[in-house]
Amino acid sequence: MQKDTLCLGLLSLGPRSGYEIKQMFEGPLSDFYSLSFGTIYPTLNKLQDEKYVSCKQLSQSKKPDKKVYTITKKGKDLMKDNLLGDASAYIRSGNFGDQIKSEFFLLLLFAKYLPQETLDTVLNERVLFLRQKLEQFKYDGPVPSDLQALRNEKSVAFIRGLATALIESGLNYMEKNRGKLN
Amino acid sequence: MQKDTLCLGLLSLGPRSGYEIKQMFEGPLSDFYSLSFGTIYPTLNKLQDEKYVSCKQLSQSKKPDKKVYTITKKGKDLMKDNLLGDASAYIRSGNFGDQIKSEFFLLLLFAKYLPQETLDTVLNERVLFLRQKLEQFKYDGPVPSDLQALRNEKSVAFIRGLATALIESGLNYMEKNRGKLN
DNA sequence: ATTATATATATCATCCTGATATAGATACCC
DNA sequence: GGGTATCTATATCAGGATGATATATATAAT
Repeated sequence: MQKDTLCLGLLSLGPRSGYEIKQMFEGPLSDFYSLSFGTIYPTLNKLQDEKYVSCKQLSQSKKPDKKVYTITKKGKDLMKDNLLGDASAYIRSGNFGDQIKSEFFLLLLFAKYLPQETLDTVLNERVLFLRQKLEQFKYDGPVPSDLQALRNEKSVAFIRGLATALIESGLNYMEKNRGKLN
Repeated sequence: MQKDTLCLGLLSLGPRSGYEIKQMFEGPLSDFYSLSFGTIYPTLNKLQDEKYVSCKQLSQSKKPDKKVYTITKKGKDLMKDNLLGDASAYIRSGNFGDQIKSEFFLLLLFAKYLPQETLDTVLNERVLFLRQKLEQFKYDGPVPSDLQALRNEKSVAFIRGLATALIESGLNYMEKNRGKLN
């Protein structure tokens, strides 16, 4: 999916600044996709130039000004068109996997070259990390208003449930089988 | 993990060509990490210049020549040093997650903008893909000789078991809950 | 004879990331 | 008060990885 479509998609959930879009990638979307500031800001400027989004400078008390972008009708049309094209391309491509770069699995792969103590720490930290993730995906309390729209999506409920199931089975496996690494 | 260390690590399993390293990333490692030709070939040349690997030109019948790289003592030392440094960096970084870019999850996220039929196809293809993956991870028969070393690693048994558990729980969840997307 | 496919190496433009710069504002501490 | 650290916020850019492309040999298919 191209960055334009992705940014438009996130703005379709409600007006946001570039910084807030980045926060979504660092937070609730971090396990699925990410874009850097160096991509987000130029993309928003381009989308604004081409009238796919409008921009309001917003003064805030206690914080610097921010530029809040709102998706336009033209932007929504482009987004829907592009999403349809992306879905078709995904289907046609025959490549249904995700692009993953996992430092953790590489360290596991070469575990025999690591001191037992180091490997133990790596595994312990990973387990703690996954337990935290699990809490986050299960958490059902109030969220910041700009994330509420995300939370309300039907698809997000499905995704959170899936993530929960995956993490639980992963943790379960690791607890029962980490002895195999020794 | 830097590309040098990763290539050395793969060569530590046995001599290989750049093309064969790429095949590992396309095959058994595809769910964990990947490097492109544009990274692999220059890396191997650099490692050879600095005597971390040696290179033999190999004539093959029925195939073009290939350059088979073998890790040297110096290379193994560097690899072990770097792996230790990478593990320490991983622990110190506080970032224990993986870097993921998932077209599938983005399409799910924006599912409400897709026709039901398109979404169905996306999900069906993903399920078929995961079933194939599952077969691959479970498969215990003979493998090409250059992949046997990988298969023999203790850590690989652990990783394959983990991948199997994850995929099974993911498939199970999707079968039971895909109605939630409608 | 031509097209397609697989093996094999190499290079390069394009694009993205990670780092850095800048800046306003708050908060803590001595 | 002054120093430092942190958070919010936007922007830019060097460096590096990817995806595409080029080249070449050999087999298989049409």
